[in-house]
Amino acid sequence: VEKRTKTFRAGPVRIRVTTDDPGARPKERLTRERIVDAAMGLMAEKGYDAVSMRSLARALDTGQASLYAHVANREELDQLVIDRICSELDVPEPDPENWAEQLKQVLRDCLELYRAHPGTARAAMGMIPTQEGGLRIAEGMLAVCITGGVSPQAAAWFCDIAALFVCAVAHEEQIWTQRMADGSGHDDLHEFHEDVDAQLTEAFGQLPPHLFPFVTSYARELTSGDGDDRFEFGLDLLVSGLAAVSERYRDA
Amino acid sequence: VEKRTKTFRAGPVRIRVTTDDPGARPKERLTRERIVDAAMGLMAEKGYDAVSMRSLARALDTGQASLYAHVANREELDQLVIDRICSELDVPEPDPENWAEQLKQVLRDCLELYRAHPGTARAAMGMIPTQEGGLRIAEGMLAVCITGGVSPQAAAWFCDIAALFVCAVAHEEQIWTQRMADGSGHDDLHEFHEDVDAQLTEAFGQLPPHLFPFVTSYARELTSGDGDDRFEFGLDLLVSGLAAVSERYRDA
DNA sequence: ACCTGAACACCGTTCAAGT
DNA sequence: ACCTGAACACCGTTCAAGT
Repeated sequence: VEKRTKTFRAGPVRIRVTTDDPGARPKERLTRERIVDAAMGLMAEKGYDAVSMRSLARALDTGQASLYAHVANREELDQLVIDRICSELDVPEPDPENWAEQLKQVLRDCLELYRAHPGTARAAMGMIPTQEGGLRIAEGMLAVCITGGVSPQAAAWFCDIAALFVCAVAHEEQIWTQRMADGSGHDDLHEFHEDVDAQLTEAFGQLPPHLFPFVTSYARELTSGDGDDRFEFGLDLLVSGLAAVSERYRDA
Repeated sequence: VEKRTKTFRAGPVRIRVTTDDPGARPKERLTRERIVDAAMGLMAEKGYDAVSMRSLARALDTGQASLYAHVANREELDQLVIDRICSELDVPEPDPENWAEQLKQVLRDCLELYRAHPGTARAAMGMIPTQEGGLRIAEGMLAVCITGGVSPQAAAWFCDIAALFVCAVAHEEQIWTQRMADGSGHDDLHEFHEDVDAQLTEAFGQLPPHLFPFVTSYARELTSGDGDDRFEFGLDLLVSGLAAVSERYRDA
């Protein structure tokens, strides 16, 4: 049986009442785990902007100040969330014959992860992976590159850029999802994008051709492809680029 | 001679006083131009976070609501700022023999632009260039690619990814600058980064080697290089990648 | 037509006080 | 040791009212 104490106030006077409330289960203690769980729940439901120290406290039925006993600040909270989702990703056993495809697959899995947890990409932007989850992925990608014969310096810098790329793509996608959610009437991201692309193609086509000869001529190419087509192009670009430049950075 | 009217209030009572104030020059009318100027000034001085509709109104000596007569919202303000800095960039006359180097130079110039206007990279993140300034750059890059022989579809998608890359690099740099400004004691970004890199190398080196064999072995590579080294690597990677994949997207 | 004050519904963070 | 209410110093946006 839990005791529940309520304090009322009237001017300088405080009235304190303690009630036995047998229906109320004792509140679960706050932990980092529970805080991160709640943050991910809120993000998944209503996007990054719906998560604040206040909304989080509300969701956990506590005061906002209580959160600060477990996380230093908003930035640390974001780090914990990112680390959590990173730990969900499986890194492959390196196969030297197949490094390029393995690399692509890890990056595809990363994008899936961001997609599975809407709002997280925004939190990950500009974050350096120093937590265990992020390091595991870096370790996996480095292993695939280096056992595949890529020069260490190229491999190291590649991991950075590739992570940036995936995060940025996921972020843009989540911006579009958000934009669709508030306004637009659509409820399917694919359809919505096709609509916007059609309008963009139209708009580009109507620019003055003497000022924008290439944009007007290639309006279709500029707007073509859904997120996956563009992402696959990016993977192809990055991995082919890595193969091409690797040796130039062998002793940098 | 300007008339200045002041309203005082005491409960439901309003007292209005009009004074002739010959010292006061008539307030300049608010325009989009002036608003964008002020926003860029604030960003340059104190970073992206220092710019709010309120601080902006304060800087322009007006009320925050007045801004909304000229810009729809915060998002439009950011777009105007980005468009302004884009218009500062010179795009080259395409030289088909030299497309790869020309492309790199445009991207270097973009980074310089973001650097010259601290805080802007953050505003540009996740923005689709539909304004004139951004379109001019897209046009220039498309022209260099296509006259250089790159397939149109590869060229179009490349512009997207390259812009993303530059913006992300600039954004990360500005995060570090900010982080240095509030705390850390340093006042030179180079020195500060060297310090952080030294600590990171140390930290990576001390991870359990059986869990992180590659990260521990290549700790130096992971943290080596300043912003410019890494950026040049990225340019090399992207442009070499484009040369490699271009033909695969000739009829996509 | 343009500008303004005041309000509305929010932020992140701190701190003295409580249990 | 952990939790809480209340406060501090902010946000973006709207709107009736003023000139």
